[in-house]
Amino acid sequence: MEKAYQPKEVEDRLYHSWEQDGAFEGHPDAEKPAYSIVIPPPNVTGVLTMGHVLNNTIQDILARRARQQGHSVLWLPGTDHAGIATQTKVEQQLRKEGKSKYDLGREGFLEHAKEWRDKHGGIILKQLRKLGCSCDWKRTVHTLDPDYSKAVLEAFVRLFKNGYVYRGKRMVNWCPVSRTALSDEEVIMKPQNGKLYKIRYELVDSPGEYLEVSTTRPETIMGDVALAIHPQDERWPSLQGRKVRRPLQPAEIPIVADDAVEKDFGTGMLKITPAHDPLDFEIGRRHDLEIIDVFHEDGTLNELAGPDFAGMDRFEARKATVEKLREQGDLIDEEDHANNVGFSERADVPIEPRLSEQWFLRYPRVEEAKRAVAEGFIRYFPNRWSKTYLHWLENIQDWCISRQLWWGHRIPVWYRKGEDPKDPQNWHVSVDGPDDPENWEQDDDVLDTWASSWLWPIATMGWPDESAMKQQGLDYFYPTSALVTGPDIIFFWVARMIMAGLEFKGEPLDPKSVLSDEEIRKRIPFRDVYFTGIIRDDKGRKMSKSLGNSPDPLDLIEKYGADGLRHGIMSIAPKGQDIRFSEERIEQGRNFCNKLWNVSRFRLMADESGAQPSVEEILQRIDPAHLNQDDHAILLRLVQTLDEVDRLYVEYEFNSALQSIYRFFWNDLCDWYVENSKSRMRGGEGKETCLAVQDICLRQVLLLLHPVAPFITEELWDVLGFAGGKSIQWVNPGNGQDLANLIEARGIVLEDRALEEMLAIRELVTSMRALKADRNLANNNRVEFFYLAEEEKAEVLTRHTSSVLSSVGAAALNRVEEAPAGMPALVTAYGSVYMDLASGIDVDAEKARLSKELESLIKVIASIENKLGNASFTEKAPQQVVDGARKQLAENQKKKQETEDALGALA
RNA sequence: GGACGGCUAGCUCAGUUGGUUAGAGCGACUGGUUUACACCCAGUAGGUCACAGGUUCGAGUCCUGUGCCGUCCA
Repeated sequence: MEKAYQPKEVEDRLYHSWEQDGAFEGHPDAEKPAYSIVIPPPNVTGVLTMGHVLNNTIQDILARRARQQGHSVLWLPGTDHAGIATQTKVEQQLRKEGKSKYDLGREGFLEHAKEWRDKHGGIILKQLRKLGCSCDWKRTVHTLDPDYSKAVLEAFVRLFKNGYVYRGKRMVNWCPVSRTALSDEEVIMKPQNGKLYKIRYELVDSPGEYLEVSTTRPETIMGDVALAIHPQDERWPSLQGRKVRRPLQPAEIPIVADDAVEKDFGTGMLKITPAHDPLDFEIGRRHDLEIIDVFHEDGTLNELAGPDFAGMDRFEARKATVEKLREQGDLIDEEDHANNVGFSERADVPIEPRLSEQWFLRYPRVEEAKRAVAEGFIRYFPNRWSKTYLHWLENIQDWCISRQLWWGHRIPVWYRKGEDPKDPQNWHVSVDGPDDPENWEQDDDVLDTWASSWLWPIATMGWPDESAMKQQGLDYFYPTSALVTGPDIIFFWVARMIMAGLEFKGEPLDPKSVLSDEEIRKRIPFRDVYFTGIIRDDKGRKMSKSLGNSPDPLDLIEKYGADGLRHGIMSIAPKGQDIRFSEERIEQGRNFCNKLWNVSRFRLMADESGAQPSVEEILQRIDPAHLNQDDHAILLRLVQTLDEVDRLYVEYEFNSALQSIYRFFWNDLCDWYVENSKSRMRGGEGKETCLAVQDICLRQVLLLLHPVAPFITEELWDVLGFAGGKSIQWVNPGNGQDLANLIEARGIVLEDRALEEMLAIRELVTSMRALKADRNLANNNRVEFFYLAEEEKAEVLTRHTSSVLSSVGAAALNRVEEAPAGMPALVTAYGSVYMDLASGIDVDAEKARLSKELESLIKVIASIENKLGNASFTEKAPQQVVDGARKQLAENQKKKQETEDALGALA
C-alpha cells in the first residue's frame, strides 16, 4: 500500500466499475422497498458550484445509505432548459458575432440555441460523476426532451380545460432587458437611494395657482392622466372635478378622489399614470381613465413621450425630464429618498410595471397543498420552513406563466387566422395542435421554466403516458422518498411541485373536488424535504459567480480528493443552517481519509492475510480467553456508535453522524485501542483476537462511512478483505443491537463496566503523560511512577498496568500506602500518581500547581455542598440527580484530601 | 412594517426533553519520528454562553424585552 492515500486513481477506477456494473440503476423490484430521489435539475449550461456539492453530496449519502440497507434505489438526474438564463447566454454569444435573434428568426434561433446547448450543456453532469454521485445516468432527463415537453403541454391543456388558465391584459413585471414578463417570484426587492421630486401642476380654471405632487418617477409624467387625492383629505375641500395642466406633453387632466391615496405620503396628492404603476392602474380603472404607455418594451421612451424624450433610455429620461421641469420652473423641490425597487432576478435591472396581454394560472389544489404540509404528509427538515411555505400559500397570487421568449415550451394555443384573437371562440388548445394548421397561428410565447419543472417528479417517470409510467416505475418510486434543495426555491419549485403532484398524479380531478387524506398521501411528490443551508464565504457573503468568491469544486477534488471534499463539506453543514465555507475543513476531510488509509495499512502490516467478509467469520477468530477489557470497551463503543449513527442518519443530522463516527474512529479506535494493541501485536498470545476486534471495528466504520466517502471505503473494503467479491454498496451496516446479537451468539458477554474502567484508565494515563510533559520529558523517557489508591481501584489498575506503562512511556508503576515525599503528583478520580524524578524538582512550582488545583476543588465542593444543603433541591430534584451530586461530592472530597497529602509530601 | 434564523474559546461551529466542573476541529504555545499516519502523536493555555429582566431547587438550554448580523415577505 502507498504510504498516503492517493484518491485520483482510486476514484476514476471505482466510478467506472460502479457504472459498468449498473450499480446505480434504479429498477422496480417487488421484493425490495423503494427509495427514490429526483435531482433538483441544474441549469443545462451551468457548472458545478459549492452549493451543488453540498446538495448532491447529501442526496448521494441518502441514496447510498438506502442501497446499503437493501432498498431498490433510484436517483434520477437531469437538467433544466432554464429559459431566460439560457436564452440570455445564447443572445450574448450572438451579439459578439454581431447578430441578433431576429436575424436568425425563431426557427433558426432555436436550432442555434440547441446546438449551443449540446455543445456547452451537460458539463455539470460530468462534474457530478467526479463527485461520486450515484445517479442512474441512463435515465437522465432534460426539460426540453420530446416526452417531457409533451407532459408540459398536456398539463397546460388540462389546466386550461378545467378553467385554471386564463388570458388577460394585466399589470405584469416587465424586464426591459430580457423583454419578457416575469412572475412575482422572479422580482427581487432592493432598497435604493433615489430622489423624491416635488412638481407643480397648474390649475386650468385658475391660472397661476398650482398643486404640488411628489413622485419618484418624473419620466412617466407624460403618461399622467389625472391627479388623485384622498376623499377625506381636508386640505383640498373643492378640488374634485377640476382640472390641471400636465407640465410635460401639456394636456388638461382631471382631479379624482380615491381611497387608495395615502394622505401622509409626500404632499398627499398623487399623479396617476395607469400604464406604469399597479396602484395607478387600479385607480385609473375605477375612474375610467385613459392609459398612456410612454415606454417601448426595451425601456426606452416612445413617441407618446414627445419629441424631447422619445428614444431616450428610461434612466436618461429621468434626468432629462427633471431638467426640463427645472427650466420650466415646475420643479419645486427634490430630496433624497430611500425606497424599494423591484429588480429582475436574471438581468438585475429594475423591472417596469407594464400592461400587457399574458397567460395566467390560478393555482390548483392550494388547500390540499397546505394540508399536505400542515398535517405532516410531507415533512420539512428543518420544520420551520413549513411556516414560510404556508404563509406564501395563504397569500398566493395567480401565476403569470407566459414569457416573451423563444427558448422554452411554446404555449399550445392557436388562434384562427383573420379572427379576433381575444375571443376564446377563435382559440384552439391542444397538445398536438389543430388538424388544419394552415388556418391557425400559434401563440408566440413560451411557458415559464418553472411551469415545466414543477412536473419534475412525475414527468421524469413517464407521465402522462400510461405505458411509459409503467415501464419507468412511477407507481413504484412515487411519492419520492426525499427532496434535497435550498430554501430559496421553496416558492419557485417546492410549493409548485406539491400542487402539480396533487393535481396530476393519479386520476384526473374535477376542479370542485376536495382530496381525501388518503389521496393526498398518494399524490404528494415526496415524503421528506431537506432544506440545505446556503454556502457563504469566509466573510459571510453568499457564494456567487459574479463575486468570484466561490472556489471551483473540481480544484478542491484535485487537491483533497472527492471523499475529502464530501467529508469536509458535510462536517460543516448543520441541518438547515447557513454554512461558512473554509478550505481548512476540506483539508480535514482529506486528513480523515488518510488516517483511515493508514490504520488499514497498519492492520495489514500486522497480518497481511486480511479479514473475512462477515462479522460471524471474524468473530470466530476471537479466543474468548484472550479477550481483555480493552476489547470489551471498544466493542461496546462500537455498538453505541452504530446506534447513534443510525439514528442520526434517519434524522438527517449528517454532521453529527460524522462527528460520532470521527470520535469512535479517531479517539477510541486509533488513539487508544490501536495504540494499546501494539504491545499485543508484539506479544503473540492475544494478537489474533486483537486483530479480529480491529477488523470488526474497521469493517463497521467503513460501512458507516461509505455514504459519505464512497471511494476510499470501497477501496479499503476490498484491500482489507471484507469484500469477498461483494461491493460495500450492498452491505448493511446494521445497528448496535444487530452487532451485539452476533457477539452474543459467539458466546461472548460484553461487560458494561469495561467502558467505565477504560475511561478511568485513560484519565490516569493522561495525568501521567501530563506530569511528564510539564517537565518536558520525552515520551520515550521511561520514568518510574508511584500510585496511591484504595484497594478496589488498585485492583483494576493492576490489570491494566502493562498497557498503562506502554501508553505513558513509563518504566514502573508501584503501589504505595502513603504519599511519597518530594515528588510531583496529580490527583484523579481513580487515585493519585507520583512521578519519581531522578533529578530534583522545583518545589515551589509544584506547590503552586497543586495549590491552584486545591483551590478549584474547594470551590467545587462548596458549590455542591451548597446545593445539597438546599432542602428544596433534595426534595424536588429527581433522585438520580441528587445521588449524582452526592457521589460527586464524595469524589471531590477524596481528591481534595489526596491533593493535600501530595502538598504535604512536597514539604 | 411583519416573519424566521444567528449571537458559546482567537477562528468555524457542536451542545436532543432544563440537571455533574460548557465540548470539538482549526489556530497558538510546549515537547516528540516508540511497528500505520507530520495529512501524525502527547500535552498546555484560552469561555462573565450578545445584553437586561423573569420562571425554577437548578438556565447556554424555557419565557419577556433590548441590541447587532443575516434571510424571506410586504
